[in-house]
Amino acid sequence: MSLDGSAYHHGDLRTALLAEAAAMIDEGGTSSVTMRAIGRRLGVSRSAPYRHFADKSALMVAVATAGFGHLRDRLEAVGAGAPGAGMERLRQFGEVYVRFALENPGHYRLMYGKEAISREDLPELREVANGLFDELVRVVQSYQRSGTIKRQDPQLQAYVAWGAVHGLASLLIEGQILTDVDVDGLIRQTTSTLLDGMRAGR
Amino acid sequence: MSLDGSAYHHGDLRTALLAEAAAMIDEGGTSSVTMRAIGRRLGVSRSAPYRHFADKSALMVAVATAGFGHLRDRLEAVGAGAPGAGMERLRQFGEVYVRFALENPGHYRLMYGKEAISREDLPELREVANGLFDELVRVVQSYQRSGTIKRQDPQLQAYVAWGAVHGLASLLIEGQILTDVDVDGLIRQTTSTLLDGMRAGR
DNA sequence: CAGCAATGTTGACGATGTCAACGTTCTCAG
DNA sequence: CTGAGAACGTTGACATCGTCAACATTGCTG
Repeated sequence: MSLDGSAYHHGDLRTALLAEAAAMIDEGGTSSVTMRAIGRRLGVSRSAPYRHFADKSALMVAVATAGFGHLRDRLEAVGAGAPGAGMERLRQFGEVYVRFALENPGHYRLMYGKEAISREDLPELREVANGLFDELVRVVQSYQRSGTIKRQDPQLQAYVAWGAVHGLASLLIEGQILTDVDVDGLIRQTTSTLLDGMRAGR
Repeated sequence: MSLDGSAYHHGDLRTALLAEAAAMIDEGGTSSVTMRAIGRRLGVSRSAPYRHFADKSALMVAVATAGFGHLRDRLEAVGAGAPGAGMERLRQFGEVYVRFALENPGHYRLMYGKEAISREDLPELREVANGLFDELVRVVQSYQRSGTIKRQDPQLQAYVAWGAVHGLASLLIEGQILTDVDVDGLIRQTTSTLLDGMRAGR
């Protein structure tokens, strides 16, 4: 890699493409993302991206995959740090999840939307996504064993919890929530309500 | 309108366009919707749709608007019928909401997504969407007055409730939930958990 | 330093959104 | 009944997009 003026070779175009694609989704939605526009914004020609990704769909899948990696890191950090006991950790998972979506809306939209990602059979994507969900199911099961939350079908319970945080994240990302709303308070109230609803006993 | 063979004039192309667009979104996502493809499927030329909608965005907005109308009708039917008392009605609102999304995924995606709808300033759309939300806030307030649910900021509480059902609807629509899951049970457990979390008392 | 692999660029094609110009049918005043 | 304008539909044309093929430049390796 050369840092001089003549930049026929970009240096790390692949990484730049991933970042630029995510940034463009953040700014104008997935429909504003164009192979040619990405090249333009990075100062390369229109088909330079094809040296790094087979097609547009492959780029999008790569962005989504990177997003899953980042999210996994964040959630694992919560699991490791574990400053709180009991349901406090479950609450932290939820809050970290929503904050990740708010900070990386472009990634998040690709990760959990059908748009822009054509093929149904993307084993690697499904695998990493299911891995995260299975982890949630395990956490739910452990709380059931300790008697903290109701003993219901753990999978359904996990879906309910995921739905709550995903719904909040989606509404925020899609601009459905009035701008003068206290977002931090809303996140906290969502996790509180959810955990109260899951808690065992009266 | 003529029912004979020569169908130079379609009869009710505008309505057909709205239905076909929604159907195509259901089948292949918003990215599969093409002005030319819609015309093709309806047996008209590529620019016939432009006699009824200024551009593609206008068509999408019209689809979304129609969706809000249908959803409003469904929810009003619940309010009128009112077979249950207490929180039972709130639960019915939630279940009807999710079922609407499942039955009209194309409409729903347009209604609550940023994609395919460009302009931020769509007063009519914002108005009807906010109208539905305001109705939810009013319902929440009435339950607060009767002491059924916790007395917190009604707006936040409404957002929490909306987020829960919207999240479940989104996960289902976007194919994020395994196909062997009992959807009806999941819907019921979501509303139960939500209502338990909102319920007043210890 | 020769040559091959990696990386970029330009040319070209079919598909798309959309405007302009034009054809067909419907409706309604006379 | 009829003829003119409105309503509705069609084709031609252009810029943009995704993408492939052919070609150019650079970097690395023997």
